Amino acid sequence: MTKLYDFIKSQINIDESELETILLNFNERKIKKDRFVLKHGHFATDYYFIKSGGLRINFDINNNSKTAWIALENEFFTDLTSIKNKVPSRYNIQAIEDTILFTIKSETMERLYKEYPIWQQFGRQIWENAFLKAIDGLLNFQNMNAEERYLTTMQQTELLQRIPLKDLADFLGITPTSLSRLRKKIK
Amino acid sequence: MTKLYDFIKSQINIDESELETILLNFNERKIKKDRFVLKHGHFATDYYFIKSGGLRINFDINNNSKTAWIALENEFFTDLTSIKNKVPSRYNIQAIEDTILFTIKSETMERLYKEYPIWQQFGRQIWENAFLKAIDGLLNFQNMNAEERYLTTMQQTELLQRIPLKDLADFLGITPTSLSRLRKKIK
DNA sequence: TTCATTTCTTGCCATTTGGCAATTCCTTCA
DNA sequence: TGAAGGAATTGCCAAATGGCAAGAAATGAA
Repeated sequence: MTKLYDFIKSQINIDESELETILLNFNERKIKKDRFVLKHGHFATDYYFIKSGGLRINFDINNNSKTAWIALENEFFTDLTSIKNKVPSRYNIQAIEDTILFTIKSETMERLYKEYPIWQQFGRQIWENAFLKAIDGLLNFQNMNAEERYLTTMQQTELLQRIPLKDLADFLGITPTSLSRLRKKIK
Repeated sequence: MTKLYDFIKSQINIDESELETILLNFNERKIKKDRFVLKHGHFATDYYFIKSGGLRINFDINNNSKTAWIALENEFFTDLTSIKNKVPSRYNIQAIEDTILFTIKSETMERLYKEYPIWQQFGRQIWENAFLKAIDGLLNFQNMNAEERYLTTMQQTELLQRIPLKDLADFLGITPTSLSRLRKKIK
């Protein structure tokens, strides 16, 4: 769990012993490429920390499934809406390659939040950061065209270069056809 | 401060006395329509709770100012990037009408977070909710065209109907010209 | 109320993005 | 290793959105 350990340490100043105790509440889960972590219509029950690999978060909209988001190595992820509002998830969450997660039940998270104020701080910071990332994405959509969004996204992480172009197209909010033309034009 | 009081109560289960103490750290600030709350290039120092009125968050991009977001009555708002990273703000924040804020210094927030675990929980929930809202906006951009975004936005709050169309256009990520045509077509 | 300024609308045309179908290219798995 | 199915590209054309400029409408200050 070194990766998770380091990640938490990078976010908060926590006692070694407390951290050890908290880590005991995580479980490792391995997912083969293309297998589902969560299926649309089911209830999200866990938070995931991605040790390696990545997740594709797909969104069902008028009969087809679009990639809404990609979560990668060293990130926390879950369907927070499903957990908070106890509603079935709108998402299909799927491994984009062989992936290792550290998972923790949402009730356990809640308990740890109460038990360890520093963990509550950790939670706050995680969501603050998630918010900033989402706003960044939003501003990109508001102020850039597809080509600019593509170039910006490409810079951000090399893993994005490994996902199928059709998923990337969804992520960018354009059709695979358009993305293909974009790439041709740029090259 | 009834509004703020009620808002906090709606988010967390807090002792009356603690809440009273916490509220003492907020200050009331009145802003006339069109006056600035924060100017681009300055450092954000406060969190705002909007008692009445609303804020336009503008973003300077290649020499003109675009409305990135609108924050309304009963919402918390600040430039979190500026506060967290201690960098000058990229935003101009301006009152869209006569507005009353309850403000609190970011250092005070930090102190209260540490002092009152329940307040840390409040902070976490605020940002969880902000995240969910941002993601919702993001999905709209990914999966809807301008017309659909317009219709969706119009449903959400009647106050949005009170902002100038050019700001609304920015918010929707289109030009005022296009918005005007959209509206004509729909009517 | 009037004038000046800003916002909004509209016409004309350009650019961006999409839809569909045919073809090619890759994967994968038997 | 080769056949099958999905992914990516491309051509042709359509729809959505933008740019610019002119005029109409709304707003605000004196």
